Amino acid sequence: MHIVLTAVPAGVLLTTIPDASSGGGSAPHATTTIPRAALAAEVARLERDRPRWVWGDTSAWYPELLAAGVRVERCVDLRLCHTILRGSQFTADSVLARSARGPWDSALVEPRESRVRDEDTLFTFGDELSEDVTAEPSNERANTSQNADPVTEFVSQRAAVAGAAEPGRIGLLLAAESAGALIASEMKCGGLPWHAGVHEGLLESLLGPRPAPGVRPARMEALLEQMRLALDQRDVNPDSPNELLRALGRAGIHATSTRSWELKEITHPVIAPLLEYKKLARLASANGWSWLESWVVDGRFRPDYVPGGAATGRWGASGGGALQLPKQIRAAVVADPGWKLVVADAAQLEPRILAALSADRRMAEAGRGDLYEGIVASGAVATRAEAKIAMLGAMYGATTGESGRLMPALTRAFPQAIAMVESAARAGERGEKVSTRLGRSSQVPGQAWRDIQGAAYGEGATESDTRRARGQARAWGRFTRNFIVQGTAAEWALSWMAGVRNELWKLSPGAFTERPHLVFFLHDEIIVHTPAHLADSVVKIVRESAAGAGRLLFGALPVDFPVTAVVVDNYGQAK
DNA sequence: ATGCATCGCGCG
DNA sequence: AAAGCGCGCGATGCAT
Repeated sequence: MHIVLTAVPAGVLLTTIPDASSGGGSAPHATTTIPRAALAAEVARLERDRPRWVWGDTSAWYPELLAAGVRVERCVDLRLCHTILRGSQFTADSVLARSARGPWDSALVEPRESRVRDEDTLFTFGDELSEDVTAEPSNERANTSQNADPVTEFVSQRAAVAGAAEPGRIGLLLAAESAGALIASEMKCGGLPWHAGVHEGLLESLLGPRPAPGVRPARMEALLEQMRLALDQRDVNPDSPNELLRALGRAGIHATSTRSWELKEITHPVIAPLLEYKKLARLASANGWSWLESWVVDGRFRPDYVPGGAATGRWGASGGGALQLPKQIRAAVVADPGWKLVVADAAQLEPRILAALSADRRMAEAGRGDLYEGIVASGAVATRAEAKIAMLGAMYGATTGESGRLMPALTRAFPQAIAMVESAARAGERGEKVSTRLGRSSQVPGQAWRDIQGAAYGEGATESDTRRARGQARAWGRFTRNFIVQGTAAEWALSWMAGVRNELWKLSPGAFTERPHLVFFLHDEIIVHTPAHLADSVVKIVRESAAGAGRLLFGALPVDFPVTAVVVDNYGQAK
């Protein structure tokens, strides 16, 4: 049973739609209207029948339910599902995908419209998108909720899934994406436990005492003095790349940029203090005292997680750089007294995904234990380090350097897996879409991309036109090559996390934040905050759910998805 | 003052 | 000029 929530002037309209409904979107549905203030209690009451809640946007409905202590088991997030169905090759013939852009095509799917500016922009969006974007640059999200009837949209989505090339897979993807939306709201509600005192202690030991606003921390000031001596210049501003480059030049160091990896290659007494300064400057500005004040409230870090935020289906986040927490400060993530953190990550996830996606049995075999050791044992490469670099090259499309050099050997050892990514790359170079295992498809390149390709074959095309077009085509090919792997890994991770969520809920009674619950997710890694006595059970759940996710996506295919899981008091103790 | 692009670097 | 994938954010510096 589905219950659709619609915001109406009188409050909330609840529309019940039975599962058995065979097509026919015109069949009458049972409806009731309640005041908004009564919503949480009504949802809690109806939740006993385990309906699937259908709403336009989880982030608009669910936080108020959670705040009222109401957790729901499952939902359909129409906005996220619409985005998938609209782009998927599996549902390309559906009415939903073929109709004109509407209110469900939210601003979220074209967040980088402003980047559409000049001819060498790679990641512009498809024709129909960019047209509408330029035609109506105002915020479309604002009128979305008013114009769109969720019941109509839900019926349209069900029809699209029913008529899909792979209804089982696309249905699974929609369920996983929606579960992810629930988890994103729940993670924000629960919050990542953050110990301000530990964080301040780390800052103080690395940077020195907290300085007045606008003043350099003592440790950075001392390093700057060393740099002045090494350069024999009084006036050095390491915070401006331009000025720093000029100062280095005056001292005879002719770098092309001030990137750390380039500076590391240079032998000069200024380099060591400079690199250390840059490291500390980064810490101070990105995760220093002001970060702590802005983002940690009542011992919790609560960023906004953005399901489907990346083109590949990975999550994004906004606020506090949630997905970039430097390892330097992870020790400040501390479990509450009597609680533990279970930190779990999927080992070598992306290469395993590639093995499963391509059904490459030899690569699956290599992944019985440590995948990279297995690749060494297969004879393809000599060392574990080489195996890692070679696999990265295969998934990212490296053509040069050590990675590119190892590719032929890898191709000989695992022809089926490599053929899969090569084929995705070729499709991208032709400007075609590619799809993940469950049916999330890549966007097609924008008009600027096509113009450049066209120009390379038109009359009077110069050699530079051709070279540019080829370079651009290959760049898009690297994107689509990686898309199928990264995107399928994201689907696996969603399934994993959804399984973990379901099982955690069964472990103990009580309010959401009194039970073991997910507090962090980072592409292939999760953190569960749990009462200490349940930690071992959580570890078991995390492992079993990983195996379950593998079966869900790939059936009986013999690809392992091992998880490294540790029970710790703080995040710094993991890895 | 405010907006925007660029650099650089954190994460997977 | 060419480029191994996907992100978010802060500082700087130029443009409006």
